Amino acid sequence: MLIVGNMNNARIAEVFDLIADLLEFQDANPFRVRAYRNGARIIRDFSEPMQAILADPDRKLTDIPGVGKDLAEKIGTLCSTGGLPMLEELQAQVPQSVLTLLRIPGMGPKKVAMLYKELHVATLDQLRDACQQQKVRKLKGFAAKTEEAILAGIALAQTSGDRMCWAGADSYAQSIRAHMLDCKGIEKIEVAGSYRRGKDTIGDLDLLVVSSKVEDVMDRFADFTDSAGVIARGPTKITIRLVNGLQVDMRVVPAGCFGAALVYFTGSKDHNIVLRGLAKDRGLKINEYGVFRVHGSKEEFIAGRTEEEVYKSVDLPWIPPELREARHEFEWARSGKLPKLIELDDLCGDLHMHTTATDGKATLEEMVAAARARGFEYIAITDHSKRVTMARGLDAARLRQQWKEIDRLNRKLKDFRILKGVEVDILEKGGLDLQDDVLAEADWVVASVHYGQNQSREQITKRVVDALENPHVRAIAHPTGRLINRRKPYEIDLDAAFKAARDNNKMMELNANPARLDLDDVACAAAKSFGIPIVISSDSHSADGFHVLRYGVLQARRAGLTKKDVANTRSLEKLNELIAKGRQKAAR
DNA sequence: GCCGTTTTCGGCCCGACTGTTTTCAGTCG
Repeated sequence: MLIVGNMNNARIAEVFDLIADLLEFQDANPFRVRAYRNGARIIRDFSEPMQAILADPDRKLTDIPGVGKDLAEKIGTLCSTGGLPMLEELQAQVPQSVLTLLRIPGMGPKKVAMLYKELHVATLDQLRDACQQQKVRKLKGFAAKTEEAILAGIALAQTSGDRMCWAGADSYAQSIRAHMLDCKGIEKIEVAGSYRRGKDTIGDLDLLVVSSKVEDVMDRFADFTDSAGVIARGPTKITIRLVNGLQVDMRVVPAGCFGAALVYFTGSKDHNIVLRGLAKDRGLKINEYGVFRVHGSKEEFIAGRTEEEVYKSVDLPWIPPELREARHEFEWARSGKLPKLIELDDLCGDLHMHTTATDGKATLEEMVAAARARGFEYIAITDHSKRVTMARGLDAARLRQQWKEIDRLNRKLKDFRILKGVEVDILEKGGLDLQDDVLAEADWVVASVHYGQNQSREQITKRVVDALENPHVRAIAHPTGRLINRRKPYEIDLDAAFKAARDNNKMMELNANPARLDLDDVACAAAKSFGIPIVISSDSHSADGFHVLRYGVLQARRAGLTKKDVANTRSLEKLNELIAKGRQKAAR
C-alpha cells in the first residue's frame, strides 16, 4: 500500500472527530456518531502510528478495540490517498462554518441545524444579525431568552477560546477552595474533573462538596471574588463563570455518596461510560449517588461512600485519577497490572537548568544551594550553546571555564554532585552547535531544537535523529517544541526519533515547564513502550524553578510511568551506569 | 459504527438544569 507521508494518528483522529460533528449535525444515529468519536480518541491515544500497523502484513487495524471493519477501511484510505470520499460528501452537504456555531454555550447540533435549515445561518456574524433582527425567537423551541443567550454566547465564543494550562487552573482551584473553606458546614471539598486527572490543559473546574447546608454553600460559592455571574443553579448543582471566562461547577452531595460522586465528577466521560457498562453487566447501576443493585423497578443502594467501594463493586481495584482516560486502565486493573505511578519524592536530581552564564537568573552556587535545599543528590548545569544568541549562549571557551568552576565546587561538596552539562543546539542545517571534542568532556549533554521550527517533517526528524546518533548526546530536550496555546509542536516523526533513541540507548526529556510539558502523556507512554528512559526536567531559569517538577511528574503519571521508567529517580551511581550504557553503545 | 463465553441482532451510561413547554427536548458533563 502506498502511504501518504503526513497522515499521522492525530490527523486521522481529527478527520473522525470532524465526521462525528458533521453526522451529528445531520441527526445521524447517535451511536454511530459515538463510534467515530470513540475511534478518534482511541487512535489519538494509540502508542504506534496507524501507518506502522498498515505496513505490517501480520497485523490488522481491526484488532484495536473500537476499530471495526468500517473505520479500518477508512484509516487505510486516509493513509494511502490522504483523503476520504465520505468526508468530502459530508462537507458538500454541510458548510464547515456552521460547526463554529457549536462553540456557543448552549448550542448543540439540533439547534444549529434548525438555524441553518430555517434561517440559512452558517456563521457567527449571520447568527448575530438574525438575533438582532429578532428572527431567531420566531423559531419553534427558541424564544426571546434564547436569543439573548445566543448574543451573549457569541461574544464569549469570540473572546474566550483556549483551554487553560494546568498550572493556571491550579491557582484558581486553590483560591476557590480557600474561599469555600471559610464557609461553615463544609465537611469535605475536592476539586475533581480533568484537573484531578492532571490533564495538561483544563477547560473548566468541577468542585465537589459534602455538606448538609446546601443553600449556604451555594450562596458562598456564588459570592466568589472573581465570579462574573451565575449561569445555572438548581437544588444540587451550581455553575458560575469567572471574569476570565473559566467556568466552575459545584455539586453538593451527602457524605454517603461522596465516593460515587467523586468518581463521576473526576471522569473522564469515557472512563465513566466503561465503568457503568461493567456495572450493567453485573446487574448494577452506577450514578453519582452510588452503586445500586437493580431488582426489577426497585434499586438497592450497595456502595458509594468511597471511590474504592465503587470500583470494588465491579471487581476492580481503585484506579488512580491520572489513568482514567479509557485507555489501558481497565485492562491493567482487571489483570492486577496497574502501575505503581511515580511520585514527586522519587526524583533524586534534575538534569536541565540554566544559570546567569546564559539566560538564568541565579548563579551556579545559588542553583546548587536550591537543589541541596530540595534534597537532591545531583544536578546537571545545562546552559545554552552559542547559537542561542538571545540567551548569550556559551562557546567552547566559556563552557570550559564554567566546567572548571564546577570542578572547583565539586571538590568542596559532600554528598552532592554537579554534572558538567550543556544544552547544545541542534542547528538548522543539521549537526550540533559545539564540536565533538568539547561535548566529549561533558558529563551530560541534552540536545534541543530552538531554530528552524517551521522546517518540514523530514528535515526536523533528520536533525533530531542525527543528534540522537551523536555519541555524546544523552537526551533530547523538549522534543516537540510546543508551547501550550502559543506554539504548535513542530513537525516531527516521534516514532522515528524513539527508534533512534532506543537503538542508541538514549533518553527523552519530559520538560516540566507547565507551558511545555512535552513529551505529552501519549507520546511519553509511547516512549516507555520503546523502553526509553524518561528524564523529568525542570528547565529551571531561577533558584525557585524546581517547583515545576510536580507538573512533569503529574504528566508522567498520566503516561503510566513508574519510578523505574524515569532516569532521574536513580541514585547518581545508577544514573551513571545508564549513561555509560549509551557510551558503550556508541563505542561499538 | 462497534460488539459478542447467555447475543451476528439489538443493544449501546446516566442525571441535572434550562427554556420552552403543559410533559419534554436539548445541552452539558
